[in-house]
Amino acid sequence: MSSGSSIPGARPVGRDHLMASPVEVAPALLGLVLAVGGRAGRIVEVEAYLGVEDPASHAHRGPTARNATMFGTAGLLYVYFVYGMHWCANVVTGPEGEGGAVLVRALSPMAGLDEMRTARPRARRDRDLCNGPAKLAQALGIDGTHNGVDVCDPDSPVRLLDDGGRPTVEPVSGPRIGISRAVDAPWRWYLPDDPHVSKGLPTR
DNA sequence: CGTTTGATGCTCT
DNA sequence: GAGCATCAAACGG
Repeated sequence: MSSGSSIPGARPVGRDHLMASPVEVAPALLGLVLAVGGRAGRIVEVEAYLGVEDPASHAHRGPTARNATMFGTAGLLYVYFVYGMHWCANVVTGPEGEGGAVLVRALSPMAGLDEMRTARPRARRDRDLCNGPAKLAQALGIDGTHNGVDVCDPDSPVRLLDDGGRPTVEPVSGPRIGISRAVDAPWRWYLPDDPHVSKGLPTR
């Protein structure tokens, strides 16, 4: 058996689909699949973060040791550590050097649920496995060792896949969650009827 | 239900 | 020293 996903018909997303700005790419990621080993989920909530021009972005102050991945090639996974205990995962998008990325905020679990439950013993219901950016990282086993991997590479430990599944409803956009600056930019997108969207509330 | 608070450590000022 | 792209438990009604 290969280490490929167990998602029928899934193929890697081409890097050319990630070359536009994060604001354009983010809603287009809804419905795609994020996979780590045998664990996978469909993306139901995302947020766009731009480069230096976005005061809420980690890239706002230019490249540093922490955010260096954001300034790399589209398709790299930017994984960061926050609040002293949580990991969150982004897909780098847009031209290299600009620092744009899309934060994956929630997944609808598709495969490897037993592994996810083991990785997230505090989650009481399956709908709580991946309904938040740090929750899905924990459920899939994503941490700092995955920073900089290429989600377009079939051999990467973290992959972005397209299985042909498409949202049946129009994505809703609104303010990003958990930020203190640029709070009005409506750069969060989610599928309004999906129970796996996070429960975070916009600041303000 | 809703709101509040403690945990915990890295990054940049 | 302040702030953090969060989460879960502990409250109160």
